[in-house]
Formats: sequence, C-alpha cells, structure tokens
Amino acid sequence: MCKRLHNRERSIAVTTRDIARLAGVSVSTVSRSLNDNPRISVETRERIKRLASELDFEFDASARSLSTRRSGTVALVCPDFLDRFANTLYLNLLIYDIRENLAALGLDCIVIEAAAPNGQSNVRRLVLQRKVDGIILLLASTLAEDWDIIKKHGIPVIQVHYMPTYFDAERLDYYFTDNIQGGFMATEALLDAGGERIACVTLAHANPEMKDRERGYREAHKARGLHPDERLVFAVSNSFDEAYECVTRNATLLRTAGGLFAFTDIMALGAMRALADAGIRVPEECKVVGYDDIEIGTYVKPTLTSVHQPREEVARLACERLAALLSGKGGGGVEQRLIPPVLVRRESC
Amino acid sequence: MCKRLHNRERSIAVTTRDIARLAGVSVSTVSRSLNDNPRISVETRERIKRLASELDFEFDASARSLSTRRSGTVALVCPDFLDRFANTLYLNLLIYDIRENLAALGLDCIVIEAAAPNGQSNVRRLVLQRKVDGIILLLASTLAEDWDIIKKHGIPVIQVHYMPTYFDAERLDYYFTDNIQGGFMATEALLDAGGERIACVTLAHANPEMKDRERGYREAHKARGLHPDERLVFAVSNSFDEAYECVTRNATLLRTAGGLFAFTDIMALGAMRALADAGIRVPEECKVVGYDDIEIGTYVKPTLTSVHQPREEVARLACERLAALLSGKGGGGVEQRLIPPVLVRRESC
DNA sequence: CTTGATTGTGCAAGCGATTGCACAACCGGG
DNA sequence: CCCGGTTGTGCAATCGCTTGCACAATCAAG
Repeated sequence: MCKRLHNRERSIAVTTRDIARLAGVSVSTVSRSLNDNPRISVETRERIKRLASELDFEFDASARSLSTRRSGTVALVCPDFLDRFANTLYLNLLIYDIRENLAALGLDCIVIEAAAPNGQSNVRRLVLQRKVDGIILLLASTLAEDWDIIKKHGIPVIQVHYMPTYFDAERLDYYFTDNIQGGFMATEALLDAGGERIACVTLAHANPEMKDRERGYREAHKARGLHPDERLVFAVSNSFDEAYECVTRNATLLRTAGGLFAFTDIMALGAMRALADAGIRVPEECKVVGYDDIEIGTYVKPTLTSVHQPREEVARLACERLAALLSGKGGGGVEQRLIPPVLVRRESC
Repeated sequence: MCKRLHNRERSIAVTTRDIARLAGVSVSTVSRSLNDNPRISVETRERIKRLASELDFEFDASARSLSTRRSGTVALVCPDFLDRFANTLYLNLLIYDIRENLAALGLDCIVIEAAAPNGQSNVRRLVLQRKVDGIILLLASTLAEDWDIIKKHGIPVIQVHYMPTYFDAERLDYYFTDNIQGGFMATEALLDAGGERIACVTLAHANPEMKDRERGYREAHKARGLHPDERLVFAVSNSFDEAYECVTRNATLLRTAGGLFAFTDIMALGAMRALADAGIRVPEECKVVGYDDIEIGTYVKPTLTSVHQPREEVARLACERLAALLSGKGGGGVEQRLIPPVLVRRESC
C-alpha cells in the first residue's frame, strides 16, 4: 500500500478498519459482527459492538451502498405542481406522514418532482445515480421512459393516488382512498339535508380521482331514482377564486339548489364565500360539502363539512408494503387496496 | 481478476468501465472526459461524452461519493413538531422553496427532524453515515452533541430561522427575517388605524422570534410615547382554538381595545372568529393583524392583514450561500442578514 | 487416537468511481 | 539533429464496506 499516492487528507471518521485494528481482528469480522452475522461468536460480536459504540462509529452509507447495491433511500415522487397543491395542505401532510413512516423503517426519503428544473427526469437520476431502493408515487404521472428504467432495474413502486396515465397498463401495488364512495357519501348527505337539487363543482381538467368523485355524485342520485340537473354541474380550476367567481356568476341558478358539493375544500371555501356574498345563507338555504378535510375548514364560519381521506392509514400501509417488498417478502402478488373515506359533519351540512 | 469470486448478479447499469472498453480508452480517461478535465483532448472528450449519452450512462453516486467524499446531498433539519407547524403552511412552503433552490443547484435534500423516532440524532446519522455536504437549519434547536460532530467534520451550516439555543455561541451564517421590524410594522398599522389601545397575543412558550415580535410591538408604542396596557398582552399556545378561547374569555376587556396583533395567522384567525362571536365587529370596532401571511387569511371574511415573511428570498439566499461555501468560495467570513418583512394590508386592518 | 463435521476468523476480490504520478508522443529552438 | 517542454493517456492505489471461499481450531463419534 503506497501511502504517498493518497495525499487527500485522511478523514476524521472512524472506519471498520480502525475498529479491526483496535480489536485485533480483521475487518470482515467487524463487518459481520456489526451486521449480526450468526457465524461470529457471541463474545466477539459483543466486544466489537461495544468498541464501535465507544468510538462513535457509524457505517459509511456510500461504501455500504456500493457494496450491497442498496441505498436505504426511497424516492417520493410528487406532482410538478406541488407548490400549488401545497395550498391545499392535504398533500403536504401526506408527505409528512410518509416521511415519518419511512423514518421508522430506517429509510431516508428524497422528495422529488417528476421532472428536474433542467428537464431531465428526476426518477431516472434517482434510480441510476442514487440507486434508490423503492419509489412511492404521489399522484404523479411519471414519464414513459421512467417506467422502462424502473422495470429494468426491478425497483418496487407503490402508488398512493391515482395516476392519469399508465395506470391500467401496469400491475402496481397501490393504496387509494375510494373517491367514488367519497363522492357518494357527500352527495347522499346533501340529498338528505338539502333536497333533490344538489349542485357540484368539479375540476376543469379532471383527473381520474375527480372523475370518480363525480361518479359517486351521480350514483348517489341514481340510488334514489334521481338524476342531477346538468346545469348544476360546474367545472373550474382548483382555486378559491375560480370557485368564487363561478358561484357568483351562477348565483341565480344556485338559488334553486339546496346543496353544493365542491370536489376540494379550497373550492368549497370559495363557493361558500360566494354564496354568502350573494345573500344565500349557508347552511340554511344551501348546504355545502367539501373534500379533503383540511384544517382551514374548521376556521371559517360556518365550519365546513368535508370528506376526510385517511392519509395516516394510507401512508402506513404504503410504507409497510414497500418495506415488505424491499425485504423480499412481497409474496409475488400485487396488493391493491381502496381505503374508505369518512364524512366529517360540521356546520355547513 | 477472478470473476468466479463475484457471483452476485452483475448490475444492469452502465459503468465507466463499459464506456472505456467500448471507446478503447482507460477508465481514467472516461472519468476525466465526463468531468470536463482540461487535460483531455477535445476530440476524445466529445467522443466519450457522446458514447456515454448513447449508453444512457449515469454516474453511480455512491462510488463517486466514496471517492470524492462529497455526497451532493444536503440535510434540511426541521422542528420535531413540523406536523403541528404544518398547519401554519408557512414552514411547508419554505421547505418547498428550499428544495427547489437546492434542486437547481444539483443538490438533493433530505428532510429530517433533529431526533429520529428511536431517539438517535438524525443530524449525527446524516453527517456520519450519509456524509451530507451541508446543513440547513429550519428553526431547529439542534443538540449540543450534534454541534460537536458538525464542527469536527467542518460541515457548512446555514440557519434560516432563529434558534432557541446555541445561537450566540456559534458564529454561523444566517438569513433571518426581521421579527422586530415585523412586530413594529404591524403594531404601527394598528396604532394608526385603531387608536392607542392595541392588544397582542403572543406564544405561551415564546421562542426568540416571538420575543422579537413582542419587542417590535413595544417599540412601536414607545416611538409614539405610549406604553401598551399589560392587561392587553396575552399568551397562548399557537392554535386557533386557544386564541379563540383567550379572546372569548377576555371579550369585555377587548371591547376597550381598538386593535389586536396576533403573532401568528392561525391565532389571528381564532381571535377574529372570537371577536365576531362576541359581537365585536372587525375591522369596524377592532382591527386585527396577523403574522406569516398564509393563504388561508385571504379565504376568511374579513380577509386578514398580515406580516409577510419573504420566504422565497430567504430560501434563495440561503441556498446560494450554501453553494458558495460548498465550492470553497465562502471568503472565510460569516454572512448574516436580516431580511425585512412586508405588511400586507387586507380588510381586517 | 484418528476422522469428519462444525464453528469462528481471515484473506482478498470486488463494488464504481477519482486522481497522483509516470510516460510516450509531439513540438519548436539552438 | 539533439533536447527540454508541453499535451494527452494510462497505471494503479484508494475510498470503506461486503462476502465467497479457505482454513485453523474445536468437538463428537467411531
């Protein structure tokens, strides 16, 4: 070993070699001890472990990953428009829950958007460069070329929201909340309390989740032998202001409706404000139900009735499943679950 | 090279060796070419680069990091109670901004809390194991032992919010918004519009930032030769409900006040609701100003006047500075900047 | 008291990159 | 035509860890 060749300053970090030298054993023994390899005698193992902890030893993740081809890292792929969605709080809280679950499993998580600022695919980069062990897709429509890479490298993928594309094409594990049922429950509550004329506000560029909410809306009508008045079905972008404007513009028509179902809380809040400004009292003259159950809904007056998505459960299931797949306990099958949402009743309905 | 020794299945990934073989050069030449080392001739370099991109080559981050001792990764240390703070939205958006800036700089970012679920320090783990290149502290009171590790390893640290402890002890780079000035501006606006009796709602367990807001509140009074009525200074936890209860309980007293300054928007919303419920009209009888300028403030009625913290700017400055330190362009000095906040006037004041 | 199985450790190659130094090829000036 | 000075590449060591295989020591059985 020619020391002179390597004049980068020596790291301060303690290595397995240091431990080996001090313990009078080889690095293999140190490695095996710290990894609880049963071939090492109990005494040796304990001695090494004690020494390691005295020396404040921590494995070098890079070296280990280079050797084992596992990085202990998971990519959390978010929509490119998370900033806009951030406003809804819902996704941020879901991310928080997922991070927490992964941390408990000893996995670090790198949150990315599907595409990097330079146009390159972030998924590609994280898979090829960082060698992430798994991927959790959060409402992301990942690119076709990404799928090739993911499949080629055999990386486990879990979805926690529908995706606009590639969904049926791939048999992937998922944990979704049931948006049809959510839409159904919300509409039922409105039909119960507000009569037969129930408006709804959906998204202009509806993704599958929104389409399912609408389907629930229609099925709730059908279940009672009714159909929605199509003039009461509105589509706007997901923002307070657009919902506000839409409701204001159609105030006359909405005066004939006994209830309104907005497919996101943000839109519900905008709608509710517009109703108030138009002199339509909520809930007396028109009930309102939103979707997502964000905390803001409890800060307005009247407080907002909303469909709650059990994100803690979704996060937990997704992370547990991912952990199982990572340790080879996948069972070969595909796990796909629909989690039922919960209607949280407050003053607006 | 004894191939038989290594029977883990060969990775699908393209390596520098593959490129070298195909190009008929050595791995060193490949490495130098792809890293734009000037000692390689332009023709060779271009040829290698073309080949690499044809082969969909990406560097292996672990191998590179093992060699260079740089991981291209930054730790973003959050308060342990981010979930509670998440409700305020402000920190989530700040995290989003920071991630975006780091991404533009080619850095991945791992969001952690100071302490892991198992009680171990996450900072320690990320520094020792993952070899993060830098750390951004987000309102985190990092443990004393963490500081030892950080200093020992010479890792650049940037703070983007005050910390309760270790603050003066360390000469660290920071970008803070000026909470004294923020408190001053808010109070001034209230004194202008609501007369001499201005209440304030601070935090029960105030951190330095909250203390500064209170200082601004007092200095604004002093600047006009006034002092606040101490009976109008309340302290509650940072929640809608606590602020609501506090204001409700003290409604009689508050009837004599012309304005109220809540140190967070969440509290401001709770207070505003309580005032309304107590029959005190906002803003006619009592003006209200909050702090943080979260979007929810524009969804309530009246819309909330609030102190805006320029988080985009803070995020940008912090990340640029970190990048400079990482590339050794720190200049040896310490950069500490106070960014002025902005009062956003809406209906409540 | 041999012999074959069992245990516990060590050796050394390998993971995929970086990089100090050696060295061959080519250059122009004396 | 010889020589010191660029230029461009290659060699091989190194980063810190894992792991297949070899091998010494111990043990139970014949």
